[in-house]
Amino acid sequence: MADDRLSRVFAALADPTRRDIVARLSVGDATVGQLAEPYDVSVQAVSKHLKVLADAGLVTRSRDAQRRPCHLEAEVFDLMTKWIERYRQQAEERFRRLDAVLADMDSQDAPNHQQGAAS
Amino acid sequence: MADDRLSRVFAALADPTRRDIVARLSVGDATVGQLAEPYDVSVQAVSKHLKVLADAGLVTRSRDAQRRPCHLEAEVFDLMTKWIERYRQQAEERFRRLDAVLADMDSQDAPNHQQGAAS
DNA sequence: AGCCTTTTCAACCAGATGGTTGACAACCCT
DNA sequence: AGGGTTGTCAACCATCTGGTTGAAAAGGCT
Repeated sequence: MADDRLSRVFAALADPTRRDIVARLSVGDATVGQLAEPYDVSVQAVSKHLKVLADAGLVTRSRDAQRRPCHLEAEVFDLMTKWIERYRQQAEERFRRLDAVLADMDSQDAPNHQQGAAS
Repeated sequence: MADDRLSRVFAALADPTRRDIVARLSVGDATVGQLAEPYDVSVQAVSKHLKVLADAGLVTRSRDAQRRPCHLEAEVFDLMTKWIERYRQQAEERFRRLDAVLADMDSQDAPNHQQGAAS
């Protein structure tokens, strides 16, 4: 489903376990085993979570003997932040305009009525 | 699954159709029918999408006769932004420290400026 | 009242998701 | 070479998801 980048990033972070993994990786790299240790699920399940995070580009894995250290790729956050900020600002801009309209109506409810721009 | 607030918000935005709905609502309120019009799916499907967005707190619906105008609640974005910024900054802080360590090592075993640390 | 519009509810279906267990690949250490 | 560690692959299962269709609720218009 929805295999574009942004969708994968949001979907990856929709799971609390995966968000917790991201939180822990923000402190420092860790292996699959280390990441799995605190959770009450199998190592395989955590391995799957890491695949989801990797497919979303949030995590990269390198190699150290049998171990696969996981590393957080923080730049991907920008993708989300940009999307969020874009529409938040658009919404705020709209509120600003609405406020202006209300203020305008308020200031001239007595004089004459008109529609459209001018001034 | 994962019914906490943040999970619902991320999950809601993991769908491209729902992100598009949010984008359009950032321009102005709209009814279910208006929102459904551009998409190639049934009105019922869009109604479901709006329920998901509403459950996540991203959208509120009021009443206007049979119509249910939908309104974007932009404050919820803050929840995501806070989470994202927290771990992005933590990761960046870590890089800063790593840079400091590398610089320190560099200055200790190579007093003259040579990049590409050895040994 | 009767009809049309707008939206939701209910049942259903195919495919994704998160979990499990078992096997095995890859790699270290004697 | 053999045994322990670390991680992934494969098959399976229950549940969630996004879509469908059909029916019905809620309300306006003649």
